[in-house]
This record gives sequence, C-alpha cells and structure tokens, in this order.
Amino acid sequence: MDKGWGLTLESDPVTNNFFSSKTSSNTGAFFRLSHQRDMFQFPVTLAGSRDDCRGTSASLSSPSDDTRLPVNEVDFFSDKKSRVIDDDRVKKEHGEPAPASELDVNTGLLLLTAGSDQSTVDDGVSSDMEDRRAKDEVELKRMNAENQKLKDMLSHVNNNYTALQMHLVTLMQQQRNRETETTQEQHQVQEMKSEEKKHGEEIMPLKILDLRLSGGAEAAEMLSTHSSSEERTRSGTPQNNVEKRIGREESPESESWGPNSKVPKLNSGKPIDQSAEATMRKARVSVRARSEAPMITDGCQWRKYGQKMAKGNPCPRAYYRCTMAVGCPVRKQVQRCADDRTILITTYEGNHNHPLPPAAMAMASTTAAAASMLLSGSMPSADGIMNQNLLARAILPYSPSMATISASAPFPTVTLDLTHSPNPLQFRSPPPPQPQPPPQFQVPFPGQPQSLPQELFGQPLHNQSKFSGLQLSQVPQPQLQQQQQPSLADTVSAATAAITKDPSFTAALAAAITSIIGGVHPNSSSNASNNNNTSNNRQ
DNA sequence: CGAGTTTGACCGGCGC
DNA sequence: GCGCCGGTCAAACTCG
Repeated sequence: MDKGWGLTLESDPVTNNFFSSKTSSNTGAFFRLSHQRDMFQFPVTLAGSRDDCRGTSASLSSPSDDTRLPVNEVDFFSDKKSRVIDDDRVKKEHGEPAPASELDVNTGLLLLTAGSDQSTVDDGVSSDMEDRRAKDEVELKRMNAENQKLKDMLSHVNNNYTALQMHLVTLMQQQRNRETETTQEQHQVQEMKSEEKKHGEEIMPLKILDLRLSGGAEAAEMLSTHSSSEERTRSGTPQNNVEKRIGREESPESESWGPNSKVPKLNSGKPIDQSAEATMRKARVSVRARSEAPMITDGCQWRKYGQKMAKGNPCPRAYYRCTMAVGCPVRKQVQRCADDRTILITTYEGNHNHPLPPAAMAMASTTAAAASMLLSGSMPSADGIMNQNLLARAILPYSPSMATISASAPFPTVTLDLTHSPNPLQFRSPPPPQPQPPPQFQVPFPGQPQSLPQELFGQPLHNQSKFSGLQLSQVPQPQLQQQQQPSLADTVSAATAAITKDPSFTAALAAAITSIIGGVHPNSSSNASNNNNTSNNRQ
C-alpha cells in the first residue's frame, strides 16, 4: 500500500508540477517543497561550500516553532519577509494598508492575510481602502506568478547545473577509466589467475561498478562489452519466464543473481569484460535498519519470488526482484538479524535498467555510492577518494561510522548500518522534545510509504522533523499545502540540503543515475510519473 | 480475475 | 560422488 509516495528529492522544472497533486494528495506538498528546496538552496549550492550543508540545515531547524514562516519562501527573497507580513497584518488591522511593494513575498500567508482583510473591510473600512486592497490582491497574484516563474527558472538552472556536473563527472571518470583500464585489467587478470578467486571477486565487481558509476551508459558504451549491451538490449524487451530460464541457462549475463554468474569460473573462461560484468552484479550493498515492517521501502517496486531459511538464522530470508521494468536485474534480500530481530537487513544487488523515481534514485544512488566506495577501497584513485567522499557525505551527516566494507564475504558487500539510531538531523539544533522515541528507524531515504511515518515517529509530523527529512516527504500533511508547515519544510530542506548541496554527492547521484537509467535524463519527466509504487501492497 | 505471495521443488556451486 | 546450501522457479494459493 505504498501509493502516493516516492516524490522526493528531485525537482522537475520541466514538468512544472509545482502544485500539482501528482499521484496522491501527499505528494503535492512535498513536491512543492522539493522545488522550493531547489529554489532557495541552489544559490548556496553554487557557492560550492560543502559545509554549507550543515550550516544551512541548522538554519532551517526550529521546526517546533510553528510561528516561523516557511523557510524556503523566506529565504527566496529576503529575510524581511516575515517581518513584512507581520507588519502588514498589523498595519491592516489598524486600517493602514501595506505598501504593495512589500507584498511580493510569502504568497500563502499573504493570501490568508487577504482573507482576514476581508473581514476587516466588512467591519466598515472605506471603499477607498477596499480598492487599495483589491489592487494589493491583484498585485499579490502577480507577484505570486512571478514567484512561481522564478521558482521555475531556478529549478531549471539547478537542473542544468546538475546535468553539467554529471557530465563533468562522467568525462572525468571516463578519462580515468581509459587511463587505468588497460593496466588495471591486465594486472587484475593476472592476479586473478594466480591468486584466490576471492581476490578476483573483490576487484572485478568494483571495477565495473566504478565504470557504471562513473561513466554510466556512455562508459559502458565505450567499453562496450557485449554482455552489457546485451543486458541493456534484453532489458528493453519483454521477457517471459521461459526466456528468463533459457537466458539463465545459456547466458550467465541474463540473470544477475543466477548461479551461473559465479565469478571464478567466469573469470577463467570468459572475456574479462563479460566476467567482470557478471561479477560486478555480485557486489552488494547491505542496509541495516531497525524496522518493524517486513521490508524497508526504497522507492522501487519489488516482487517476492522466494523465501528460504538461511543457515544460522531462524528468520527466513525473503528474495525480491525489482518489477519496475521487465527484466530488471536488481534483486534484494530481506532478512532479520538473528541477534536482534528488530534489525532488518536488506541487501541490494545489481543495477536497474530503467528510470527510477526520485525516491528510488536516492536509494539507488546511495547504494551505488556505497558500492563505489567499496570499489575505491581496493582501487585507490582520485575517484576512489571521491567515491568515499560520496558515501561519507551521503551518510555521514547521519552517522559518522555507518558504512562498513566486507570484501571477504562471498560477495563484496558494503553495509550501511543505520541501526545505531543516530540523530539523523544531529547537525540541526536544538532537537525538539520528543514525547517518545521513534518506535523504529527506517532507512533515511525518501519514498517511505505514507502509512509508515506516523508509526515511525509516533507523533504528529510537524514534531518529527528531527528525523531524517528524506522520508518525511510522503507524510500526509494537508496543512502544508496551504502554509507549508515549517517543520516539514525544514526537514525536507535539511535533508535535501544534506544531499544535494554536497557537490560530491551530487556527482555521485548523477553518476549513479547515469548508470542506473542508462542515459535517460535524470530529470526526465517520465520519472515523475513513475514514482508512485504500489509495491509492497501486502507487506 | 489479475496481481502478488507462499512454498516445495529444483538447480548449480562448493566442500568434504 | 554426495550432501549441504543459497538462490530461483513455478504451481497453488490468497486477496482485493
């Protein structure tokens, strides 16, 4: 029952659906906030100050202060807006019209103010005043339109900026790949042939992951292994089970988790790129999170295809595959921790072969960044440093030691441990009084189903903004549509700031998106329409 | 009735 | 070669 969620981090100026209801009543508010996040945050992003993230986020706090104006709007023009509005209201209450020049700001509140004016007028203010106010309202509407236009423009610029950044990252990593490809592959092949297969596993998936992350479709194209192109081709065509089965038997590349994709044998017998491709998909990103829910929600559609009792764990392991596109190779395993059954371990594997909704992109990019970090661990390079930074920046705002790497496992795995319940917004201060701790902790990715957050936080949303804002986006909050609950705005802004302001994360996101969607523009409006899942309906 | 889940069977890798 | 194990399949089942 995940309808109505998934609109999260990504603004989409192309579609211009600022205030559209999108797919549910919940998304509208957040979507608007997303844009506004872009709107006010973008200039800071351009400043390129990585630390602004926290600073700005901190400045967005005080969600408990319900009297605050929505930060996004306040920030957009000037800081005197709130004062202007208050003054305006005071003046009007005293029969003194506010100058029209001061009315060009907070639209929602001004509209409300206008409404209250009416009652004042009814009380017997002169018709002259009435005319003035009518003019003010007209002016206000005009300003609203301008404001909207500016939002559009800013979002558009922001997207252009992101696209440029993505392109830059792509080019840089392509260059590096070209430089390192030959020597590294030769070296790795020699190593793998001479050393343990485990060592081979450790290197190969990482390399390919890096290729995907860095170059995405372009790099894959350049290096075109026929397996990867084959996979892309297959991904675009419908598959039935028979085809899958055949593909599984005849081509190890057809199913990422297929038993045929085992690394050692592939390495020995297949071209390096092909085996590497297969191996790459063995790299995993594991997310540990406390959750009562049977499965964390990450923005994708999943279909359960199996359940097994794993050795050493009384809790069954569930197997899911991504169903957002036919033939998507991404799988995930969900299992409760044997030691602490409140901990849900979700392990992702593979790369999506389809555009992702923003909510899923956040998760995918994070896991991709994690996988990239895994790569960087064995392949020190400028990118490695960057990728570590990516993950660190993606995660560390929430906890300084969440990510652990295990390359000794059967498959190299990055574990994002979110079970330590860090104060996700610890960089914001001060925390509001929490009547009770959240009963569970969910992965701070957007796209949580609407049904969860209230349970998560055990309190009204507007008091929950200390939690990672990324998942607050889908919480029903009708009020927000009207006056943009500051706490939610803060939360969303802080969360998005934590992610989007960081140039390195933006790069990671861009690269991940590139790799994930295979060249589809991340801002494609198709994503926006794609983002509401009905998966986990029975979860 | 269709979509999703359940669950036993099956498959392949791996260790002994 | 055999058994264990992880992973997947697919028929049966459930649910809306």
